[in-house]
Amino acid sequence: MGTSAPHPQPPRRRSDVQRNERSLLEAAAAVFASSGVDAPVREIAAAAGVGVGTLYRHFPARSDLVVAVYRHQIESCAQAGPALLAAAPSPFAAVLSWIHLFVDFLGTKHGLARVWQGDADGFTALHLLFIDRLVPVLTDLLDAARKAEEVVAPITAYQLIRAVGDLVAWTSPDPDYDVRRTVTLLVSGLKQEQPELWQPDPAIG
Amino acid sequence: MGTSAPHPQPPRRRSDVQRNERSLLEAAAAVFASSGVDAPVREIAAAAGVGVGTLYRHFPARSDLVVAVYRHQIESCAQAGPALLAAAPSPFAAVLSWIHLFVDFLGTKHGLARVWQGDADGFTALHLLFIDRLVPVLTDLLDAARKAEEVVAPITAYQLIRAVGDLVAWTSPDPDYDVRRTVTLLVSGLKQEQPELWQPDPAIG
DNA sequence: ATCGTGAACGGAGCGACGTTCCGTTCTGGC
DNA sequence: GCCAGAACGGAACGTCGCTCCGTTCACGAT
Repeated sequence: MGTSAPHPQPPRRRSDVQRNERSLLEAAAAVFASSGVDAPVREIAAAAGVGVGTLYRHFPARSDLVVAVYRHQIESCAQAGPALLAAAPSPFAAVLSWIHLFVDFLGTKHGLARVWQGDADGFTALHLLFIDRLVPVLTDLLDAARKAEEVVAPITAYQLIRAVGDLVAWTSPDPDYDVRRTVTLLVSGLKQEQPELWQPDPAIG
Repeated sequence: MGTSAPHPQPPRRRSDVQRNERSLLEAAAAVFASSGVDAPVREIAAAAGVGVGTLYRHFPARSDLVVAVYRHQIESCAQAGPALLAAAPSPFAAVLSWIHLFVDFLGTKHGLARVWQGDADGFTALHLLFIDRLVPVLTDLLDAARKAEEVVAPITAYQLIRAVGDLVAWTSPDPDYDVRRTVTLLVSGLKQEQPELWQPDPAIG
C-alpha cells in the first residue's frame, strides 16, 4: 500500500449515463422502501423510466444496486461506532447499542439480509461492504469490551455481525417474536465463558 | 397382516394413491438430500415418475412435503428432550445439548429453515409441527433450567427455537463462520440477566 | 368377467421472474 | 454537420410455481 492511484477517473462520463444512474438510484430507493429489496427488476427499471438492460449495465448484480442505495446509511452506522464507545457508560453498553443500531438499520429494509449473503458464492458487493466497513468497527468495540473484561466469549466480530444479520433477515410481523430481544440475548452471551457441549454417550443408547 | 387396522381408517384408500404417495416421499427424500429442499417441484415429480398435478394434489404446499419427509426426525428430536434432561449433568447442559441436536437436524437439510417460515402468513405445516412438537419440549427444558437457577433470561421457548432456526437457515460453507459456535453463544446468554439498552442522547447530536 | 363411474392422474399452459442479446438511438469530439 | 462507438431498451429465452381439464384407471356392483 503506498502511492495508490488517487483518482483514476477515466476520460469522461456521458451525461445520459449519469442521468440514468441517478434515476435508477432514486427509483430503487423508492421501490425498495415500498416493496422490499426483493422487488422485481422490471419494476425498478420501469420506475426509473429505463429499460432492464440499462439497469443491468449499471448494476450487474442486485446487491450492487442495494449497496449503492444504502451505502451512506452503512457508512453512518460505521461512524457511529467510535462515537458510541466514547459516550457509552461502558464498552459493553457501546457494543450492545451499536448492534442495535445495526439491527434497526437492517430491520427497516425488508429482506435486506436476504441479499447481504444471498449469493451461493457469498461474494456480493454488499457482503464486501459489510466486511470492509462494519467488521473493523465492531472489532474495535469488542476489543475494548474485552479489555474491560466485560466480554469473555471468543467470538470474532465477523461471526457476531453475521449472526445478527441472519437473525434479522426474517423480520416478519410476528407478535410472539421480537428480534431485538433475541439480539440482546445473543450479545449478552458475550459475557459468559462459553460452556462445553455435553453429549450423551451414544453407547448407552 | 392379521387385523392390521387398529385405527378405523375412513372409507378406503385407492392403491395407486398409496403407491404414488410412497413414490413421492422417496423421491422427495432423495432430491432434498441431493439438491436441497428448494429443488424444483418438477424435478421431484419426475423423480417419482409422476406428474406435477399429482404432487400438488398430495402435498398442496411445499412445506407439506417437507414435513412428511422429515416428520419422524422431528419426532425423535422431540423425544430426545426428556431423555437428555434425565441424563445430562445439569438442566442447562440438557438445553444446550438439545438445541444442538436441533441444529444438527436443521443443518443437514440445506435451506430447510427457509421453508419452515418461508410463507408470508407463516402458517405452513412445518411451522405448525415445530410449534406443536418442539416448543413444548424446549419449554420443559427451559423450565427445569430456570428452576435450577441456571437460566435467568426471560425468553420463551418459541423465541429461542425460532432464533436458532433463523441462524441455521443460511448454513453455507463459510470457513470463517461456525453456526454451532453462534448457537452456543446465544444459549449461553440465557445465563445472563438481560442488560438494559443504553441509548445515546439524541439531543447531544 | 364386465362394466360404469367418479376419483386420481399428468402434463400442457399460464403468468412472473431473472438475465441476455442485439438492433436502434443518441452523445460528444471533430 | 458528421460519424464512431458507447449506451440504450425491450423482445426473447429459460426456469419456476401453480392451475386446469381431458384422459385413465381402480374398484364395487352386477
